[in-house]
Amino acid sequence: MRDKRSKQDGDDEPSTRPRFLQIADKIREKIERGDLTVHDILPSERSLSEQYNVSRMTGRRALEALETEGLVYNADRRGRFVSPKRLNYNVSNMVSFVVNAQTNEFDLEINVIEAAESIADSRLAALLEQPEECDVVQYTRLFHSGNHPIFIETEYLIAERFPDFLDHDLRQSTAQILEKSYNTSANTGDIVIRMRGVQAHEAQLLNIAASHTVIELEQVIRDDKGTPFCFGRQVWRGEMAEFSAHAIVTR
Amino acid sequence: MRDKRSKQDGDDEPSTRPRFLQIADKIREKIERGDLTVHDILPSERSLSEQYNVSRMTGRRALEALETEGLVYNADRRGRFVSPKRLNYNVSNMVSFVVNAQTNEFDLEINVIEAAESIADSRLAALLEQPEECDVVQYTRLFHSGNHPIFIETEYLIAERFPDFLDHDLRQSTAQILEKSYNTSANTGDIVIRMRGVQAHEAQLLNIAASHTVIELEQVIRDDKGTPFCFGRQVWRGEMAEFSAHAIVTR
DNA sequence: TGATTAACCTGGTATATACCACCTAGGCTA
DNA sequence: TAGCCTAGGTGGTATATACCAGGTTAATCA
Repeated sequence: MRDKRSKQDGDDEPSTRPRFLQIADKIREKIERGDLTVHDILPSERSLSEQYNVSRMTGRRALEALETEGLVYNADRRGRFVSPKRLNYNVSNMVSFVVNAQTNEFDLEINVIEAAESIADSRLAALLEQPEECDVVQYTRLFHSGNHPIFIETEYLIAERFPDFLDHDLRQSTAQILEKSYNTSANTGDIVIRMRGVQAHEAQLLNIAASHTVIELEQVIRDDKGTPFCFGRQVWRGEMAEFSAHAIVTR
Repeated sequence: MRDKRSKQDGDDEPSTRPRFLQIADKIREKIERGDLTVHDILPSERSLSEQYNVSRMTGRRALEALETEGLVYNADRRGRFVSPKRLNYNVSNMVSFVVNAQTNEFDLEINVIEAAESIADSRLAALLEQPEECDVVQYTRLFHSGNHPIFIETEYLIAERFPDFLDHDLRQSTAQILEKSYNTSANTGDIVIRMRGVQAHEAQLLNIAASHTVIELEQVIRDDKGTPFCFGRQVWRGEMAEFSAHAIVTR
């Protein structure tokens, strides 16, 4: 298609920087300048390869680079689009996250993926400070904003303490349910945040490629007596997550 | 090299799962079983392609998938190796992080990349609650464990408050310097954690590919009067990071 | 009008090839 | 012995090609 570029054809300055990153840079600039804005469609792999006179695989790598950066998302076989802004999650404010998000510029929608009673495995039982194989209520929900998935949350509650919990409508803040119907509210939490590879079923729900990366947030939530009553795990699209906290140094 | 696989050749159950992920799965199992342990070398792209009778690009994709997962790291042109365990960073414990890490199983080493006096830009000045263009002391350090880079930290201190700061040896906990020489210690911090694309110079220091992803942690550190005196930014290899916090719900 | 279909678009996977830059180890030379 | 150098290994980039699977859309048919 085109001859091998050699050093002397004075087109670019950093001829060391790979071609696919140069192309990614140009697209990134367009996004930062505002030529392309949130949810706008990007050029396809094939059109990029024509435009820059490279092979499709090179155009693809440029787009993939922007994708792993999080600037761009990919709706399976429809094209690639500019990602929306991040959502800020304040870890000191667990209770009212859904309420906050709904009253702010984001309006979060919730899909209930699964809701069932089950039995705690040993790790879960230990975290909840319960005997092994105790009954738990578990539900998984997908949080999204206008069809754009943001994170998956799975929560486990001690069944005994929250009878008939699953009769409630789970498309709302569960903190509100707990407070109104069971007079229980979160007081402290132990939180862990890490980055890890996505699992196949998560990738499907979050609409990302199976070889991508997510942010996992796990928390044990305690009441005002310090007794744990909930374990939660959130799996975020990395580019949609931003966690803030106010730390007080312990000595 | 090999004929196109069709549905009827009963070799695998999930013939839908891409070949490169199947290969990645097998390697992942080896790591989880312990056949391969920390810092062991993995098969090369070329040897994988022979072993599984696929093209080099397919073997490569398998290894790259494990790399973005964080299970595997890549030492430029030497090969791919099994990643070490994560380091846990307790955000409520900022002061003594270096001390902690050095006394635990990890022994962290520090390289000073840069140390200089400079002038705060508007964002930094605002974060430090100082007038614009105030003098700051800034230094960048690379934290690693036995040649394995873990994170980069850049800190900015108000110069006026910490005279001759750069005369100290920066290959130690700066919290200790601040406490011993300036009678200042961290009391609270405002922290933000996010995942983002790595920048070229960071990628070089962290020894990762330019199209990868990192965890960024930014914090404004305040003394016991609530006055900010330090702004810090850490850029972590995602697979090496794990952040924990104890949250107290604010209402 | 409403449903079906077909053409065309998108990205997903996979092969085969080529050349480059860099690292390492082993052998050779001074 | 100390240093250099080369051969072979590794990943990095890039092209060209092929076919598949799913989404979109517009033409077609009942």
